[in-house]
Amino acid sequence: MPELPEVETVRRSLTPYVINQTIADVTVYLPRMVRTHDPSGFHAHLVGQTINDLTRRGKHLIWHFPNCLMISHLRMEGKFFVSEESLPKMPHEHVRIQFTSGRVLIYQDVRTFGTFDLYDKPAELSTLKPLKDLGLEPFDAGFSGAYLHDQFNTRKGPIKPVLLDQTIILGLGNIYADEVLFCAGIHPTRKANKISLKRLNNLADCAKNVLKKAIELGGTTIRTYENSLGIDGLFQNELYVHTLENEPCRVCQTPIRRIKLSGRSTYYCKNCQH
DNA sequence: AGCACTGTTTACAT
DNA sequence: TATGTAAACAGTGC
Repeated sequence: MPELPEVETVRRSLTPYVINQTIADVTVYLPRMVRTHDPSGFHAHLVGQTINDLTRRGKHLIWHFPNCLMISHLRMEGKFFVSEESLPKMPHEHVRIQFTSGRVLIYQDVRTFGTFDLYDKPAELSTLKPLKDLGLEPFDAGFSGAYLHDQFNTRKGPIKPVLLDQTIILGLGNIYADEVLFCAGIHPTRKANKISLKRLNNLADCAKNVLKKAIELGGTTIRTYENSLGIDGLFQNELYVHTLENEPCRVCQTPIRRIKLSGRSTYYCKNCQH
């Protein structure tokens, strides 16, 4: 369930349950999910460590320990789940962290794309491999229409796939890219490097506003997805185009269209977006 | 049954 | 370089 608002929702909901918890045991059922260590090395580094903080960069969760960092990514369908008592292994459970308090943190992932990385504490977070090539989040200082104008300079193709490029804008995925483009009135196939600074200023504002609203509503729940604690987000009620093929546009009643761009379904209103 | 589709990212080809 | 495609995988729906 991972675009920036969903990951932020996971971070916020998990935080009170994991901060100051000390790890008693770690079980990795699917070793390839841990990319930096084998299961015994992962276990050895984490047991006895206390979680000091849980932060986020883009769609990555960053778990802070006294002696190391764990960076996890939910990819398509990763979910964390907290239990106050030990449970039998759950379907699609791949990692379990047992705390000394008796509390348990379980990672479930039907498609098994999620990842865990463990690193020694660096001087700069941005030097770590999963984070080093990432662009600016819409909430970062420096994110602006001018920044986008500069970054889009070499991008001759449709803007939609460019919005998904995490080395430029950090945190947008397929849902919010469509919604941000609708908000900005920009057609998804418009060439990125041909969009005026004025329109990119508007796009930058839309990115901030759409993500802010989505975070406030606990993210988007569509299809079978739900957030970490089993509670649905509410932003699906605020969608204007994504998943709404053939539905009348909420603004002008024109049926919403769906096309494919770089292999991803892309929804837009041909009347509102140019 | 078989294919298309899925909130992501990566390697690889052109 | 930039961009498109396939792949990692499992499940759902038509």
